[in-house]
Amino acid sequence: MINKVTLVGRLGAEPEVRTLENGAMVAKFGMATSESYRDKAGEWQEQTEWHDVVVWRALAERAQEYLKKGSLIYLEGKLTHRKWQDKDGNNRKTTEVVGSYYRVMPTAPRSGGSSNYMPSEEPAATMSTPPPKSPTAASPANPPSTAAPADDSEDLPF
Amino acid sequence: MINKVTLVGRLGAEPEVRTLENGAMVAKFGMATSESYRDKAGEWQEQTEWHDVVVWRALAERAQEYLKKGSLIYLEGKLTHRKWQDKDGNNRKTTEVVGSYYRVMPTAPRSGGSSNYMPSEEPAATMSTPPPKSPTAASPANPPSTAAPADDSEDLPF
Amino acid sequence: MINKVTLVGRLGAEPEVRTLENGAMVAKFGMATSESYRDKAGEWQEQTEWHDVVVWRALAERAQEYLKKGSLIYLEGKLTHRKWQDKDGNNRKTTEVVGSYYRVMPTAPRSGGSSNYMPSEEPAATMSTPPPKSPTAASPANPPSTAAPADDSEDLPF
Amino acid sequence: MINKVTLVGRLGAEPEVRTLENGAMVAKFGMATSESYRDKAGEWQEQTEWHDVVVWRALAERAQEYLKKGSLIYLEGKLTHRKWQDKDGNNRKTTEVVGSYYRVMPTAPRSGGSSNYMPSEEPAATMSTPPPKSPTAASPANPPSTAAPADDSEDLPF
DNA sequence: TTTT
DNA sequence: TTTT
Repeated sequence: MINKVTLVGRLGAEPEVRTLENGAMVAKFGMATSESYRDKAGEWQEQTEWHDVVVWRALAERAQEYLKKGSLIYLEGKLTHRKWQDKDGNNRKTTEVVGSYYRVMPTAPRSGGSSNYMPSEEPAATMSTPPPKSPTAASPANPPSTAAPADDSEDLPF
Repeated sequence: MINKVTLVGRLGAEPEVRTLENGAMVAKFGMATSESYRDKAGEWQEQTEWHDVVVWRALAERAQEYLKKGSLIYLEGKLTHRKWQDKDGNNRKTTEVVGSYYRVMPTAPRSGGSSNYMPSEEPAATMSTPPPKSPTAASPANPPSTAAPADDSEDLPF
Repeated sequence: MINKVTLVGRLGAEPEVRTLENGAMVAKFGMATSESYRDKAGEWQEQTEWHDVVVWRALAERAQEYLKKGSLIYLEGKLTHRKWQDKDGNNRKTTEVVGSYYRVMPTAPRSGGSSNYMPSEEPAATMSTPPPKSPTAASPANPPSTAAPADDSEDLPF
Repeated sequence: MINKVTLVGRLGAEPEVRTLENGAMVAKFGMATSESYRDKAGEWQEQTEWHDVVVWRALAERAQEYLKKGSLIYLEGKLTHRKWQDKDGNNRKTTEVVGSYYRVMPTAPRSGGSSNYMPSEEPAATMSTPPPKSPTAASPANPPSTAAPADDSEDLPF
């Protein structure tokens, strides 16, 4: 069975990075993908989807270092859903894309000015070793297994 | 920007098909993708994700005809999120994969017995013409534009 | 069955555009994807693959207009192979990626200078109607295609 | 940059497995993907593409064990091209899909008979550690890869 | 919440 | 809620 998500979009804010008690690092960020279409009136409209993304370990470390608000990235991951209850006892559902690979795309800086363009010296982040499945409490958790692809990238001219 | 989901998994039930007032047909179904992994104790565990899938128009018509409970399908689509309020005024969020293409995989029937195996005579369903954007009421809606690829498949021996 | 290729890379030159006798427009271009890796000596090496890409009809028209030498694009297509004989009667094989969708990425211009940055006003090009499979002579022919992949995971709570 | 191929198709024959002098195991096999389309006369035609696939190391070992002639598999990899000269000094080009992940799909056996259905106990094969890029002779060499696609849409309420 |  |  296959469960794969591929996104090319921008971060809405800096990644939120945390280190769990077990030492595992996690980074979360919102990522926007937009598409344009013409409405019935022939006007161009833009539709934006905001995706919650989570990356672990090495990917999280790199996220902290390389991902910024506004960064345009290529991301692969899987679609996960968790159920939980809020303090009022309501059933809630959270959907997250658990990233297994991402790549910063060369961004077009606003002309002039010192580009904060981050040349992807970082030869792409991939998750090869899945984090340990912590069967412990509070864990809405979710695991690995099917494993993934690899690949990567770069940028500059010719 | 790219927003793509690829799943290979099974339907949990028959698709629910409806025809809207404007004549557009919609089909919804839950789709499971599972992956196995070894837990710390070395035991095999299975983790299943249930995805809400929606397909429109021609894809919906074909879903009604070809997709069954238990069908193994390959599906491509995009990830969409809608916000709404329940009757208690709570903010809710729904995530759906809006399918743009799917393909029934040849399924392994339980040995013996007349297989309800549906040989994919159906040369794959693709959505080429996006449904009209109805900006009207009640519409948690969501639109087209970036459009997609097409392709397909078959099964038989060699 | 699924046959899908996804590339993010740069054009090595302007697309070569032609119009066949039947009026169909075709565009061809080479596209490079590079990846970096460390060799045994620990040195960073870059490995570049050059892919022959072909797009038809509306995609070809748009290619002529929007794709330039050096353009960074996201491309989806399918992998096709053709056999033919050169004038010496040798059997030759040509592999091409027949594009069904592409998207120009905002490119990072070399700092300074007037950016030849082509703001993707072009809301993406897709091929909905595949060109007719012309089994005849000289025909670079071919139809459509689709699909994608797997990945993996992580675990803990939040 | 992204270079990703995704195929769902069947093996034309048993994989050819070899072990190189350096101990690395390689498996090669042809994989067919077919698609149906209507020709101008309205007749259904089937177009089959045969892809050369190579997998390394653990993937090769698993190929030897699990992949059979006729196996239906989901495969991810990257597209590579090599140039070489035949004994007549002609320049030749070989294109191969270097697999980084594959998954055997449950196959529909011809009814009756003991199904050679191979229940994917095999929790999928992935290549995390790419084989060393051996720029040397005889080396069908190469590393890993990734990525995927776009799609589209629908609209109305529910 | 990004970006053009 | 599927499936093995």
